[in-house]
Amino acid sequence: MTTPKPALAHPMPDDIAPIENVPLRVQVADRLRSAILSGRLRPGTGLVETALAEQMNVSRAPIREAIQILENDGLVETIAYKGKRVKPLTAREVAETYSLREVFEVMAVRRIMENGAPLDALYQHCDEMNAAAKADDFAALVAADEAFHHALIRLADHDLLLASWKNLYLRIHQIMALRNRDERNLAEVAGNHPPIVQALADGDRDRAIKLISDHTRALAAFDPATIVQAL
Amino acid sequence: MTTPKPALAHPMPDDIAPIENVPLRVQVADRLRSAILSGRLRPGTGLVETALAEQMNVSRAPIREAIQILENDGLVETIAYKGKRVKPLTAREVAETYSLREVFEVMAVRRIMENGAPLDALYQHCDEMNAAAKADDFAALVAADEAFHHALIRLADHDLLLASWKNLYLRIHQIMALRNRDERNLAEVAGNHPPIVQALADGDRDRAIKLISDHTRALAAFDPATIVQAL
DNA sequence: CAATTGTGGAATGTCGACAATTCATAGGTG
DNA sequence: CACCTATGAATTGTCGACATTCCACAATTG
Repeated sequence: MTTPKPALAHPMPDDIAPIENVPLRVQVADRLRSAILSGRLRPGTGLVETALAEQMNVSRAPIREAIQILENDGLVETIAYKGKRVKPLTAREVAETYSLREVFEVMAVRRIMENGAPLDALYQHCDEMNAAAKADDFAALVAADEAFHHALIRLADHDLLLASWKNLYLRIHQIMALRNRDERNLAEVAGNHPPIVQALADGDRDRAIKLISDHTRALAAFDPATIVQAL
Repeated sequence: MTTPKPALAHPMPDDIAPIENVPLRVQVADRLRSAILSGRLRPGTGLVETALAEQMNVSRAPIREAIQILENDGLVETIAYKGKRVKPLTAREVAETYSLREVFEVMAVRRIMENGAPLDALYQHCDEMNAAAKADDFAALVAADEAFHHALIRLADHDLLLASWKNLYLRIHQIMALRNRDERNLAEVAGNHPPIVQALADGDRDRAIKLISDHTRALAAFDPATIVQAL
């Protein structure tokens, strides 16, 4: 049973990946999502099926289904027979998004403390953040920060939590894109994370929870007017 | 400004409600959802578009969109070019659903303690539960229980939490339908709730959190084989 | 002139037909 | 006999056309 599936006489080289067949609706959804998350498509923008179909050279069916996918992501809303638009972002929604994220991350910390997951990935992302801060590379810092939190949630070993967190994080991407470039000190952001890992390593549950809680709350601190103006 | 919109010469009687225009996809989605949540469509059942279209006398377009809606609800999954089916329910998913629900309800309790929401609705639903237990009416008890928890989440005044909880509760409906009829003592279930309200009224945060936490955990206690067998 | 009623455009909603893909199965080939 | 290859049925993916609905604004009516 060393070869569960009998190999071909002349196996394909590994680096020739199979051509993945991506349905049009997914391609369309990806492009639209990326446009929304990057802020190019701002909240309130109307999404007209016929216009998008013509622009992207596909029929309306995949456009409709793509928009429905984005609706599931919570990025688009539909008003029957009237139109679809990028969901407006109110200050309240932004606050709710961050507060729910806080609850998710606290839950992850609790579970990590219970199941004793290895923390290697967290240390690694901390290093990446430090390097980015040193290089004054804002984009790299943001990426490493997301990787850190993503890893934290993954370590909780809870698929439903992970899916919910990912969905929530879509909106956070959007919010960050619409927000004025953060004035925060890069080194400070990077420095916030190692204590969390340390508390986890120490098995100090309450401290870990307090740190992750404070940290996510700090991320939510911003001027709501920035978002409102984006409508 | 007593009449913001000028009234008609002869205003319509109140009991003539506007005719709601429900798109076919929504009707289809509602019917399928209800079938899934009631357990008539069991996990793993294949959903073939052409068959459903013929059966419901509509074209495939609304069927496809309805299925996508259910996918958003997390009740259906799609495998490209292969088919769609009612999402299988693993014991792990059931456990994750309940544990996430616990986190949501604890979050709600925390927020209620902070914003001092009125607890009238909760008292009322407790009464309903007691009445149902006395009448040995299982369905009424389940309905009142859901109403209690729904009210609890609503009092938290957090739209995103409410939406997430509702979505999660869909799966709980499905699980309860697949589960063997509960052997639990009706009076015991009803009796679990008033202490929670009391702790909220007393402003005793930790006790309220512990009670809601224990309560939702108790609801999750069941024989996983019941679900697995349902696949 | 105010309120109601008609009308046209724009958008979504629905349909039936065709294309593309997958899997299973039967048949070929060394 | 083991492995490849072709065929076909079943299913989803995509398309273009038509139907329905809504909104805004003009036309009408008292």
